[in-house]
Amino acid sequence: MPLKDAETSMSLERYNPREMEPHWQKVWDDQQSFVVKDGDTRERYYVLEMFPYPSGRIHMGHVRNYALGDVVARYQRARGKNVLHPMGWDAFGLPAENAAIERGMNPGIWTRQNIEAMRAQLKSMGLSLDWTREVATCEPDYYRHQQAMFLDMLEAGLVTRKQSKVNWDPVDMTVLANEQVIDGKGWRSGAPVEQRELTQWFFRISDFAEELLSAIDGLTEWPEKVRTMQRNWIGKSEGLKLLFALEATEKTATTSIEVFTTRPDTIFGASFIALSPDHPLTGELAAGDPALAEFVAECHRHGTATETLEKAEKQGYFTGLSVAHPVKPGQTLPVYVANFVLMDYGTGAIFGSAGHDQRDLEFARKYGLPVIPVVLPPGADPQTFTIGEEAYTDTGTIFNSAFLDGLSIEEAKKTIADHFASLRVDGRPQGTVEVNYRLRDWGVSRQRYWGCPIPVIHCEACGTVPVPKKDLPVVLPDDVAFDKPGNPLDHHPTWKHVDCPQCGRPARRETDTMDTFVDSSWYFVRFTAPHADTPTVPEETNAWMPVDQYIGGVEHAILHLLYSRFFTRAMKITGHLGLDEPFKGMFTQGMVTHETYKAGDGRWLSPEEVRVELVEGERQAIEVATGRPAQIGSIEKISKSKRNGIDPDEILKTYGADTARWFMLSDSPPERDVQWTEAGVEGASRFQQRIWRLVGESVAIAEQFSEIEAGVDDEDALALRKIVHRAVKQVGDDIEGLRFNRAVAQIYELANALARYVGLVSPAPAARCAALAEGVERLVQLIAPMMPHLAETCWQTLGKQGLVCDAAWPAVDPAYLVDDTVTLPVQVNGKRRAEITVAKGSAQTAVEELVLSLEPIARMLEGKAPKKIVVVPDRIVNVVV
RNA sequence: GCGGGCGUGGUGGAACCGGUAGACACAAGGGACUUAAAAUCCCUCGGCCACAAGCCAUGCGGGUUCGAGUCCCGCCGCCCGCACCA
Repeated sequence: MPLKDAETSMSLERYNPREMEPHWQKVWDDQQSFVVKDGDTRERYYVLEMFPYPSGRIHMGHVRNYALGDVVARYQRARGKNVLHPMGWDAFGLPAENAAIERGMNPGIWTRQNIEAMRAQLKSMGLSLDWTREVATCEPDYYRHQQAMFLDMLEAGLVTRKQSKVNWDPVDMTVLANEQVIDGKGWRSGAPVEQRELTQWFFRISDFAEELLSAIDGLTEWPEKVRTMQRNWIGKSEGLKLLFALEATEKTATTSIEVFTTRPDTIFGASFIALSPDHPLTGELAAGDPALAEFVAECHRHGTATETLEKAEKQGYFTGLSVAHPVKPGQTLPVYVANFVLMDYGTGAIFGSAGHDQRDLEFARKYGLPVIPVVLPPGADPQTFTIGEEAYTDTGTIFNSAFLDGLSIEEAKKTIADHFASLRVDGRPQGTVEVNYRLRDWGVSRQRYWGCPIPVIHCEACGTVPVPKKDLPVVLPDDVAFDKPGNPLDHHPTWKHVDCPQCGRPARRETDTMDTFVDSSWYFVRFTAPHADTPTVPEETNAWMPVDQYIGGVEHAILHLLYSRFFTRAMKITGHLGLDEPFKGMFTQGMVTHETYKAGDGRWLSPEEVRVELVEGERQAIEVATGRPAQIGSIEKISKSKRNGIDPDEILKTYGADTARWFMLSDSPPERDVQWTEAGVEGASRFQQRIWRLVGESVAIAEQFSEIEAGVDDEDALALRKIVHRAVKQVGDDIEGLRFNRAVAQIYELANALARYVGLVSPAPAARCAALAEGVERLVQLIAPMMPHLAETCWQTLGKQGLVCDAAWPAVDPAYLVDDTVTLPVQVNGKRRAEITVAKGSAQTAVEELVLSLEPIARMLEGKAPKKIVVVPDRIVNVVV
C-alpha cells in the first residue's frame, strides 16, 4: 500500500479538538457565518430550541436540546435555506430572588452574570446561532414591548381583573405556586398555607378554549402525545345545565339549584344533589349552621394536601334541604354538601346518579341513598340486573325511565334535553345544552420583584388606569431590599407612588409583576425583529413565522405551548402579527439519565467519586476516596439530589464539543431518554479520530481527484458510488425526519465502507480514486451538521474552498440508487431457506424455475410438487408445500 | 380511575406499506502489532447442537395470512401525562 506510507505522518497526528474547536468558532464568528443577512431572498427556515433559564451553568439537557436543534439548523443552511436560529434567556423568575435572599446579591446582577457564564458555555458548543439577535426577558428593551402589548390586550378586552383564590404563605407574605406547597405548608417557611382571595390580573384564555382545541387538529407536525395532552388540558365536555327547584324552606331564599351533567340520560336514576363546599348556597347555609361550617373548613384543610392522598374518602353533609325530582312527580331528592364536588368546574353542583358513576355510587352507599340502575348492559335481564360495588358506565339501553325506556344513551340525552328545554323553573328553561371546558383563565399576577411590571396605576378616583404608552417602560428599580418578607416593590420607598395619568392626583402603581410564562409566550416572535422599536415588525415577523421546527423538553408540552398559542392569537387581534399558530413543527426530546451510585452508609456518590471496574464479569463501583465498594443504583434523570449529574463543562473540556454532540445524537432516538455513559462518550471520541485518520489516509487521492471526474466506474468503484449516494440520501431523509440516531448509523456504515475501500485504491485506477475522493468528501459533509469543527478541519485538509458550513448539501445521483439486480430471499412455508440474485423485474416463471432448482429447496420438497409458489416481484419468494 | 406510549441479544437500539429479525454502536472474548502499555487492525458474539443440517427465538396466549416484531382479540409488565371534571 504505497499511498499509506506517504500518509504516515498525517495519520499519526491525532485530531486535537481543544485546539481546533476554538479556532473554528472564531472563524465562524469573524465571518458572521450564522448571522441572518438583510435582503436575503432565499426560502426562510426558522429553527428554535427552548431558551434556557440562566441558572449559571448549562446542563446535559441543554447540550442535548441544542445539539439536536443545531443539526437541523446546519442541515437546512446546507439545503440553501435562509436560516434563523437565535438564542436568548428566560431571565425573570424566582431563583434570582432566592439568590438575593440567600446571598444578598441583586437579582439583576446575579442574572446578568449567569447569562455571561452560560453564553460562554454555549459558544464552546459551536452552535450555529445568530447571536446578534440575543434577547433577555429581564431587560427593559424586551419587557417594554410586553408591557405595551399588555395594554393593547387590556384595551381589546383580552385581559381582565378578578378575584381568585391563591396559596398564601403568611410568614413569607407571598403567593405560592401549587408546586411550592408541600403537605399544606410553604416550601421555604414551613408555615401552613392559607387560601386567600386576591384580586388578580388574568388573560382571558378560556374564551379561546374551543379555538385552541379545534386548531390542534391542524398541528400535524406535533407529537401526538403533546396534542393529546393539550386536548385533555382544555377538557371539553358536552352536557346539560339543569335546574332543580328547591322545596320551600326558611333556611334560604334561594329557589333553585343549577347543576351540570354529562349524563342527563340517567336522570331517572338520580338519588341526591351535592353542592361544592365553595358553592354560594353552601356558604349561605353554613352561616346559620356551625356543623356545616366546620365540615366546609375540614374540606379546605384537606384541599391542598389531597394531592398526596391517593383516594380521599367521599364525605358529605346533609343540608336538610331537598329539591323536587324533575321527572318523578311528587318525589324529592336530598341536598348534600360533598367534598368531591369542585366549584370551578361546571356549576359547582351535581346530581348523583349512583348506578352509573363510581363516585356517586360510593357516596350513595355510604349515606344509605337509593341506587337505581337505569342503563341496562347489552344482554342483561332487566328483572335481575343490579349494581354491586361497581357503577355501570358502559353503553346499554335505558330502562326504569318511563318515556326514555328502550332508547340508547345518545338518543336519551337528546330526548331529555328537549324535554327540559320546554319546561321552566324560575322563569327559565329547566335544561340548556352546555359545553364546558376545564381550561381556566390564565392568572398572571405575581407578588414578586423579579418579573415584568404590570403597567397599570390604581387611582382612588379613576380606578384602574393604564400607564400611557409614552411612559413605558415601567422599569424595575435596582435599589431593592430583601431584608423583610413580602414583595420588595411594595416596600420600596418611592417606586409605587405616582400621579394618576388621568386626574393627576397621587395614585399607586401596581406592584404585581407578570408570570414568567408571559415572557416566554412571545420571545420566539421577538427574535424575528429583535431590535425594533415596536414589539414586532409585521412584514418581517410574518415572513419568518411560524417557527418551522421548535425543539424542547416535554415538561413544557402543556402550559408553555398552550400559552404561546393563546398569546400569538392575542397578538394577532392586537395587530402585532398575522397568524394564529406559532409553531409549525414541534419536537419533544427525552431526558438525559445516568447511573446512580450509593456508598455503604447510604450517601449518594457522584460519578467522579467512583471508579467502575469489572470483577468476574460483573460491574463493580468503588468509591475512590475510601477504596470501598459502592452500590450501582438505578438509572435516573440527572438531578442534584441523586448526585448523578455530569458537568457539560468537564465533558467539553475533556472530549470537545463534537464528541459530546455526536454522543447525544447516537443510538437513542431523540424523543426517548438517553443514558449518559463513559463508554459511549469514549466511543464517540474514537469515531472522531477514525474519521480524521480516514481523511488523512485518503487526502492525497482526494487532492488529485478533487473534481470527482466520473470516468468509467469499474465494479468496485460503482459499488462505492452506490454506497455513498445512498448514504447521502438516507442521512438527508433521516435528519429531515429528526431520526438522528439512524443518520448516525448510516454515517458509521459509510465510514466503514470507505475504510475498507482505502486498501482497494492500489494500484489506484482513476475511477476508484475518484469514487473514494467523492466518498470522503461526502462523509465530511454528512458529519458537518453534527461534528461541525471536525468537519471544517477535514474540509480544509482535503483542500476544499471555503467553509463546509457554507457548502451546499451534496446532490444525489438517482442512477446510483437503483440496482439492476435484486437479491430475493426464498422461503419455504414462510421460513427463509435460500436466496437468489436475479435481474430486476425478472419474469415470475423464470424465478419459479430457478427457485425449484435450488438444492435446499429441492431437498425440502422431497420430490413432491409445491402446493403453491408466491412470488412478490423483486421482494420475496415463498414456496408452500 | 381516565388518556397516551412501550415491551426485540449482555446493553442502547435497527427492521419502510405484512416480506431475509438483530443494521449500527457499546460491552465482552480471542488474535495481530509492541520490550510493554495505550492506540490501531482482524476474528467471534441470541439460544440449543462438537460441526453441518436442523430446531427454538421479538413479554405471554390465541387468531388472520403463502408469510406476523409489524395487523386483530385476550392477558401480563413497565413508563409518561391527567386525576374526585359530574
